[in-house]
Parts: sequence; structure tokens; C-alpha cells
Amino acid sequence: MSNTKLIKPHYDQIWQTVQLIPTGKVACYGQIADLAGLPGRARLVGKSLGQIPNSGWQGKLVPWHRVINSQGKISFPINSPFFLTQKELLQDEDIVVIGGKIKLKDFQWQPDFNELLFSLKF
DNA sequence: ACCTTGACGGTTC
DNA sequence: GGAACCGCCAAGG
Repeated sequence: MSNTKLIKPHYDQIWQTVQLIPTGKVACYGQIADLAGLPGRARLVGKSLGQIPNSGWQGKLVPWHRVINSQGKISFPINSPFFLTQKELLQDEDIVVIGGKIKLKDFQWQPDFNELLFSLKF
């Protein structure tokens, strides 16, 4: 049977949106919230990312590591396990991380409007 | 039904 | 820069 009923209402939209972030780019929590049709709910984005099943979602992995805060920083305590994991995943994509910070000017995802209309199913 | 918790963000100083 | 303050609201206890 389908497990979609078990997923919290907004998580689908958030995870779906996060999957659109291309390799080598990052997006802010608030940016994802806006694109997902949930303006002002950046915190919900963070919360939902922590709820992604280990097995992935709808058969795909969600690139949670590409989501950082509006200051361009990784939102985990410096040098904590999650921090280090995220930093490594980002660097694997050639994203420059210095002191937990990333230059949004260089690496922030700038989605194309038409692309969004074509990709988002809600 | 009430209270607390957040992988946040904008404003202000 | 950065720190303090407040607004936000779904979830979970």
C-alpha cells in the first residue's frame, strides 16, 4: 500500500522542491519554503529535512545537504557530526566551505521560473 | 486543549 | 560582521 498518507501534509512539497536543487548549488531554508508555497515557514523546512526516511523518499534521495541558512552558513553546531557530514557532501560537489560558511553569491541556486512550473506538481 | 520545540529569518542596534 | 529580539506555525508531548 502507499505510504504517502503517513507523510505530513507539507513535507511532500518541501522534499519535492529540495530535489530540484542542482548539484553544486545551495538554497536557503526560506527560499525553499517560498518555492514550496509555504512563505515564512523556513523553520518547517528545517524540521521536515530531519524527518526524511533513511530509505529516501519516493525512491529518490533528497539532497538535504544543499539547504543552508540565509546567512550562507551550515545550520549545525560547528564540528558536530551532522555539520561535518554536510560539509563533506558539499565539498564533494565542489562547493567551497570555509568556516562553515558558503558564498551565496557564488553558489546559491537561482531557479528558472518556467523550469519550476514544469517540475512542481502542486 | 495548552505548552514547548525548532537544521529559520528579518530587523534593529 | 554579529548578537539580541521577535514573528512564524506544524508537531509532539
